[in-house]
Amino acid sequence: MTLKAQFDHSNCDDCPIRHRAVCAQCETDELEELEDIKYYRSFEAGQTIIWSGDPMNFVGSVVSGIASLTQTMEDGRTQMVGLLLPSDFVGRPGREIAPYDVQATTDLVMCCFRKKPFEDLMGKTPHIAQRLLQMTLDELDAAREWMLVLGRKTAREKIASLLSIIARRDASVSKTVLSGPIVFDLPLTREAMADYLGLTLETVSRQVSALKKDGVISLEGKRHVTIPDMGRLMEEAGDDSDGGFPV
Amino acid sequence: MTLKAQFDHSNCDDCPIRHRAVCAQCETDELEELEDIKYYRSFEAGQTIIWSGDPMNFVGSVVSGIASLTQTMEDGRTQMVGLLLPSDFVGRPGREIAPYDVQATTDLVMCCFRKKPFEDLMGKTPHIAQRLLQMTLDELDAAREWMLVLGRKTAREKIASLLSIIARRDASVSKTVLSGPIVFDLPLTREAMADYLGLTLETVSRQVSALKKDGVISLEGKRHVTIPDMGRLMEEAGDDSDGGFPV
DNA sequence: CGAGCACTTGATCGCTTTCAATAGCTGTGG
DNA sequence: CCACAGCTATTGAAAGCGATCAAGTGCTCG
Repeated sequence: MTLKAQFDHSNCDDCPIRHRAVCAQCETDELEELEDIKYYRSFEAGQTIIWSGDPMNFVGSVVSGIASLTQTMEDGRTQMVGLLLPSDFVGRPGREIAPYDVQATTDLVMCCFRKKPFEDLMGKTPHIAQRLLQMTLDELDAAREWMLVLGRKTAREKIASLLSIIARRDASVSKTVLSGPIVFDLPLTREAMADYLGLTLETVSRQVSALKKDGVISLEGKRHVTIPDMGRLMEEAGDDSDGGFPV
Repeated sequence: MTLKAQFDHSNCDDCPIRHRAVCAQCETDELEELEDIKYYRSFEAGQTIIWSGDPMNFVGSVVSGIASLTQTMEDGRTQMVGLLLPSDFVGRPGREIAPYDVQATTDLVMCCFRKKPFEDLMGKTPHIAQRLLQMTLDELDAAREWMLVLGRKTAREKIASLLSIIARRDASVSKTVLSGPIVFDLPLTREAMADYLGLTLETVSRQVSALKKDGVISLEGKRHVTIPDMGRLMEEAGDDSDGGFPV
C-alpha cells in the first residue's frame, strides 16, 4: 500500500484542501504555525479511526478519501450521521470523548493536529475559529436536510437524494457542466448507503435496480453510475429541480 | 394579550437567558454594545416568524417559549428539523435567505438584533463568535442524535426518545432531582410531535396511549405528563440508561 | 347548544423489513 | 486450471409496522 506518498510534503500551499478546510482563511504566518503542529495519517478502507467513547487526542481535516460518522445502538442498529469529504473537519475542540465512531469508508489521508496545541492556536487565531464556525453551520444545514430525508422520504426518494448529493459535490469538485450527463463512482457499499438512509441493504439494492430499470440512472458494474438527466433525478428525490444552492 | 410585559426591560443582567445565550461569554462592555442594538419581539403560538425563502433581516435568541424549524416538501410533507428553546439562537450570520420556516410553537419572546449590526459586532467581539460556535456544535450533536431516532428507531422508541429529551432539559432548567418522578407539560401538539419524529399524528397518539397503558408514563389531560421511572423510559427509548451527558 | 379543534380509536392497505436463496467477483490453494 | 471460500450484491416470498382512511370523543369558546 502506498497510501502515504503523495501527501507527506510539509508545505500547505500545495495542499489540495488549502482553500476549503479549517485553515482556508489563514494568513501565511498563521499557516506556518499550523504547519508546525500538523502531521499526516493514512487509513485503509474499512478501518476505524476513532471509537465512540474513546478519548479524542487529535482533531484534523480529511485530505483525501471519505470518512463516516456512525452511531450504534446496543442491539446493533446503526445510523450514519455524517459523511466527511476532503476538507471536512473531524473532532470538536473542547470535547474529551468521541461521541461517534469515525471510520474510513475509502482509503483516507488526514491532516491531524494534537488537540491541545490546536485549541491553543484557535484561541489566538480568529481566522481558524471563524472558518470552523462556517463549516459547522454548513454541516448543520446538511444534517437538517438529512433529517427531512430520513423522516419523510420514501425508499426510492432516499436513494435518489443520496445519488443527487454525491453527484452534486462530485460536480463541485471536478467543475463538471451541470447540464450534461454526470458520471461518478459510488464511494459507498450498499450497506453503507443503507446505514446512511435508514434502510436495509436489500431495500437499497431493490431501489437502485428500480431506478436503473426506469432509466433514471445507468450502471456499469455495481458502483459506476451515470446520470443522464440531473433534473429527472432531483424530481425523483422529491426536491425542487430549480435547486437553490443555499450557501 | 399581554405577551410583552415581562421582558421589555433593557438591562441584560436581569435576562433569564443571560448565561446560556449567544451573549453568555460577553463582558460588561460587550453586553452594552449588544444592548444598544437589541429589541424584543413577541409572537403568539402558531404564528410563523420567518418563511423559508424569505430574506433574513435579523437574528436573535429565544427568551421564553418554544420555536420550531421545519422543512416542507412540495407535496406538503413536513419535517421539523430543530426545536428552539430559551437561549437558542435563530438565524445564521452571513446568510441572506432563510432555509427553513421558523414558527412559534408556544407563545414566544425573542431578543432580536438586526443582522448587519450583529455581524459587525461579531467581527470585533470574539466572545460572541466563540459562544456561537459552541452552540452550533451542540446543535449539530442534537441533530445527529435525531438522525439516529429518525432513521433507526421504532415508533414507540421515537415517542419515548422525545419524552426523555423534553424531560431531561426540563430537569436541567428546574434542577429537579433525577431519581424521583418527573413531571412536565408537553409543549407540542400531537401533530408537532409527529412532524418532529417523522410519524403521522395517529401513530403518535397510539404510541402515547400504549406507553400510558404499559405504565411507562401517566397522563393528566392530554399534555401533562408524569414519568415515574426515568430509567424505564430511557430503556423504552433504546438508549443506554447509564446515560452519559456528553456536554 | 353547536362549531371548531385536538385527540383517540378502529379497520384496512401497502411499503419496507425480514428471511432465504442465488449470482457474480476476487483471491487462495490444491 | 479449477475448486472453493469470502464478500458484495441481487432477487423472491412472506410478514409486520406504520400509513391511510374513517368515525367518534372530549374540550373550549362563541
